[in-house]
Amino acid sequence: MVIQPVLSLRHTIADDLRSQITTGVLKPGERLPSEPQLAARYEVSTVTLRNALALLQAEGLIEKNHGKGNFVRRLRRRLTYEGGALTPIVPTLHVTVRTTQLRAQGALSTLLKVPSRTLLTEYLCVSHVRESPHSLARIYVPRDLAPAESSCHWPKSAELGLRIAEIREKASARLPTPEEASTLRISSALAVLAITRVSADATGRVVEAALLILPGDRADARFTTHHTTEGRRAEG
Amino acid sequence: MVIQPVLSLRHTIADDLRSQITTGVLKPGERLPSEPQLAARYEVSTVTLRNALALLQAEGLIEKNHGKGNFVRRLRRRLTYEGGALTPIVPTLHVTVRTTQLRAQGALSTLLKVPSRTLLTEYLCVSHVRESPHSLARIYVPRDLAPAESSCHWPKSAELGLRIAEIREKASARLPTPEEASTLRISSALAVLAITRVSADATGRVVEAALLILPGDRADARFTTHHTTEGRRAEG
DNA sequence: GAGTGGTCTAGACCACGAG
DNA sequence: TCGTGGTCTAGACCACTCA
Repeated sequence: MVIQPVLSLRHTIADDLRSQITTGVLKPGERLPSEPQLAARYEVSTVTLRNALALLQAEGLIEKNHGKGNFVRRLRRRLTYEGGALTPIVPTLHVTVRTTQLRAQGALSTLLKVPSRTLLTEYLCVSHVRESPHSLARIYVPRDLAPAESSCHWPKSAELGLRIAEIREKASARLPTPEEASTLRISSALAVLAITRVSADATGRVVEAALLILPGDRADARFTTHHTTEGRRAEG
Repeated sequence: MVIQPVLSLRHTIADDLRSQITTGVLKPGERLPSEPQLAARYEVSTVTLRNALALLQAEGLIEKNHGKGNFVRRLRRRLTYEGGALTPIVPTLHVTVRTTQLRAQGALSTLLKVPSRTLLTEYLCVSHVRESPHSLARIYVPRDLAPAESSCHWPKSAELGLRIAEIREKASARLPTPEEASTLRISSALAVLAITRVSADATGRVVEAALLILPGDRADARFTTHHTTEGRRAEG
C-alpha cells in the first residue's frame, strides 16, 4: 500500500516544466525565464521555485549557469562503458590526460597490492564529447610497467592489455564530490556511477587500477557474463 | 586549476556534524538535537541548518524521521551484489516476494524479446537486513518458464539457472523514484544503483529479466572478467 | 551597471509521532 | 496536546556574466 501524498508545490511546478521540456515547448539549449519571472508566473516564492528547478537539475534535464540563467540540457547520447574490456574508456572520445608520479599509500597500495611507497604513475583523464566533459578517470599503474614516454596518453591495450588475465570491477552509486562535480560540470545533486577497476595479469599481479566516474544521466556500464555448460561458480 | 570557494555555512555545519559522527561524539542510533536547537547552537536559520542536514542525509550518515527527529544511521554492513551470478540476490537475506501475472508490453517486451501481450510472471522482491529494507527487485519470467506453485519465492538456480548461458547486466546511477525511496526507506536525495539484468539460455531466448535497485550507501556490485591467453575482444 | 543565480534570514503554517 | 520535522514566504545581500 503506497501512500500517495498531495504533490508539493515544487513537485507540481517541476512536473509542469518537465512536460514543457519533454514535449518541446522548451527546446534543448533554450534559456528558461529568470527565476523571479518563473516564481511570479507560478505565484510562489523564489525559494520554492528554486527547489522545483533543483529536482529537474538532479534529473539532468536543466543546467544552471551562475550569472547567465537556467538552460534546457541538450540531449546527450547516452554512452555505455563496457565492463571487462581491455581499454578503460571508449577510445573515440577526446581525452585530456595529465600524468603524475607518486608513491603508493593507504587505500591505493591495498588496491594495487603493492607495498607503501611503491612508485606509481597516475593518469588523470577527462574524456570529452563535443567540448563538454563526460567522464573522469584516475588510473594508477606501477612505475616499472608504465612506458616512460607516455606523457599524453595512458598505456594502451597493446602495451598493457596483453598482460591482463583478470579484471575485477566494483560499481557503486553516489553523489559526486564537489571537485568531481566541477570537473564534470554537473550538479552536485546528480548521481554518478563510480567504478573501481583492478586488472591483474596471469600471476595475479595488479598491472592497473582505475577509478572511473560516470555522470548518471548520460552513462551506463554494461557487463556480460558467459556460463558454459554447467553453471560455473564464481570463486568466493 | 580548481577554484576553492569559501565553504558555505551549510557545508561548515555539515563538516562539523560529520566529524562528530565519525569520531563517535554522536553515536549510531543516537538522536540529534532538534533542528531549532541545532540552528540556535550554530546561530543560523532553520532553513540553513536543514540544508546542512540534507548533505549528511545524502551521504547516508543520518536518517530523518518526521515527528521523531534526526538520527545517526547505524553503520550497515556494505553488501555486494555479485554480477554474473546465477541468483540475483544474496540468498542469506530475508526476502519478501509478491507474485503477479501480467502481459508483456512496451519496454518490458523489448527487454525479454517477446511479443507484446505475452504472459509473464512478475516477482516483486524486497530483501531485508535486520528488519530494514535493503534492496528492491522486479523480476520478470515468461509464464511458461515459471513454476506454477512458486508463490513465495522466485525460480531458483536449480530451476532456471541451468538454462542460463549468458547474463547481460547494465548498471546505472540515479536518484530513486519517490516510490523506491519510500519502499527502501531512504532519502530521495541518496543515489541508487540500478541494475538491469537479462539472462538468456544457449539458444538466445531470454529466460529472466530483472530490475534491481540497490541503495548507494550500502551496496556495491562486483563484476569479474577473465581474459584467456590472448585478449579476447568483447562482441560489439 | 544591469541582470542573473547563490546563499541566507526570521518568521509562518502544516503533518506526523507519541503520550 | 506537544514537540518534531516538512513546506513555504518575502524579503536581503553576495557573486558571477556580459555589455
